[in-house]
Amino acid sequence: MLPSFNLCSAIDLLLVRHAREIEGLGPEFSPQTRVADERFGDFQANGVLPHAKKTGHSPRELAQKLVDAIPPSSDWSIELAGPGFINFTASPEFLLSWNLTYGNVDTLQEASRTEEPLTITLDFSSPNTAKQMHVGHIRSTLIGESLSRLLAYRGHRVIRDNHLGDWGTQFGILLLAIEEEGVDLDNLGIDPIARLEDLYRLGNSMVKESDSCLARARAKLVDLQEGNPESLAKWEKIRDISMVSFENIYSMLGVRFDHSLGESFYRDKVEEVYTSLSRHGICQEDDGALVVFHPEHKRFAKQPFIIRKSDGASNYATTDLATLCFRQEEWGSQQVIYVTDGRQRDHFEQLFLTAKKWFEAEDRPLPSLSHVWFGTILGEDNKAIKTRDGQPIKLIELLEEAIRRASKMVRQKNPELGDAEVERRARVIGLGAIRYADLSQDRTLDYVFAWDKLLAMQGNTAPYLQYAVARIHSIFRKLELSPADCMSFARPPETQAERKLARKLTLFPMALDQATRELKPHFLCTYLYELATEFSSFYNQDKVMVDERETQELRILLCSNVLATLITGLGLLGIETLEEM
RNA sequence: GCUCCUGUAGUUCAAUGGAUAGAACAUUGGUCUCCGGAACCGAAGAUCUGGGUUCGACUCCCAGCGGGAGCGCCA
Repeated sequence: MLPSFNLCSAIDLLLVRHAREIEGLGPEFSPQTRVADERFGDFQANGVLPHAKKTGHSPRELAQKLVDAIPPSSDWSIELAGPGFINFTASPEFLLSWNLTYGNVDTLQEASRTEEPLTITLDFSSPNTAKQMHVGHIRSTLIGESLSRLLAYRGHRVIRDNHLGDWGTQFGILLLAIEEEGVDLDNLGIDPIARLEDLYRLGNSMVKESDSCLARARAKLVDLQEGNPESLAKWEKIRDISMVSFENIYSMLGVRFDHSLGESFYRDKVEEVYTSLSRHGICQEDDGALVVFHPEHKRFAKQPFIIRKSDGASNYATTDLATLCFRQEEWGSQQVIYVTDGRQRDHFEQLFLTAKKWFEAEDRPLPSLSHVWFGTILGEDNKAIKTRDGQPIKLIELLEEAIRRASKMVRQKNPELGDAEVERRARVIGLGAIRYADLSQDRTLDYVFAWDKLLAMQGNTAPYLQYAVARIHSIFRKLELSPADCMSFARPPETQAERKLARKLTLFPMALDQATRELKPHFLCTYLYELATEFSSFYNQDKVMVDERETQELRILLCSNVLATLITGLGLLGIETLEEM
């Protein structure tokens, strides 16, 4: 029989099955199997302790009964420890068998597929047109891309939608500045997007200084939203210019979207939101605006969700409702995931509450809604890096600096390399470093922007993982073998390094599960780093190229599996690898 | 004022209520007859404070202190 892919779930099932017949455990028992500290075994089940407490049994006795009920197997040794932990240690033969079964990129993916694929829309990146992307946009883009890859890898139908901010107040401000300066949008100079941003900044300061300018900017927005052809033509040009600069960054980062339906796409769908919500009595007029209150909520009973401003214009609450409706109706989305800054948590909570009532009233299936929020990138002053004042770091500059630094290192270590190859490797290494730096920490934490942190290339970084990959490739080159070659003579792991590495490889499914379940890529990062560390230790302790065939085949198998796992895992983070670096 | 997030080595980060809190950087001592030193092995160093719940708390609850965010027409 083939070993199970996810050993944690397999042990859990085994325990549940045998607990049924045991008095004091029964069908309610939850084993709580998890990866164990290596000192105690490979997996541990803690569930007996709390369960025994509830049913008034002795935890150790109960755990002993459970252990006794499990028929002995050559796969695991099972022992009771401490107050009632059950520890499982895999046999070397079992570790070998698992590694022979789930080694390459294809078997890993096949085994990782969910049995219940969903249609999931991911809403991420979502920059505002007319502004350049700055470091503040990096998180949504990278986290969203990684989650898209993760969910698609598990077999879900993923729809990536870049919900551009292309219809908001900033256009009123921008159009005002364009008019005031008499700017020709067809002749913006060599860096059109930067020019637009300057204009925006100018408009912004005008609006701040004078109420009449503010009124004019608002009028311009209403004008645009009502479809004035002249305004629309300008708006389209601005949008096109912006898209070119966005695409440049996306292609660098290997980010792609299935759709880029910005807020403007929903401009003729907002009317229906007003009428429908009004018809169902979900919204009400208040101070001239159309708002939604949630009386059952301690805060949103008084804090309104404004869906139409008093000047008649829509806002992002309106478009978000219309967008959700569209995603459900047109794309059949069963889940929608929004990847945005944590400061928007109130907005999304209100959006979800409103959507629930609205969809119920319309008798329409409500997709499950998740707000995947992340912490703010802070400046030196511990305040959010902002576009409006000061000098935010442009995203393109950050990416180019990363490549520049990587390029220096590559050249230093490989003086004989041509420029094109240096550049190719530098992109993989530099951009990988940035990605890993961002994705490897819990997304909900804020962090202070620091070049050296985002661009670190030693220690727990992408280049360290890429280095492990390159070393393995190097071994295969020397052996004149392919990682895909069958290693049927491999013996079971014996040395400590072999065993630890073989074990670590079996933990990939759990890391994947956790990252997908919590929509947090850093769990995958942690696992991959630990795997690479185990590999490096192994590499230093046990030589792969040895005379004894069985030993060499095992070690080649381990190398091959580490390679497949690292390439797969890094790929899910959006990080590429190299055969030589 | 109300609500939410947050506080772990010098620094940056980990740790689904489980056993002796893991790493990286920096500091420091080793490893080069080595399949790539962007490496490996070792040392030192931490849970804001005070209560509580629990067999067991970085984790849950309460209070305090510190940091940050959101709270009516920005997104």
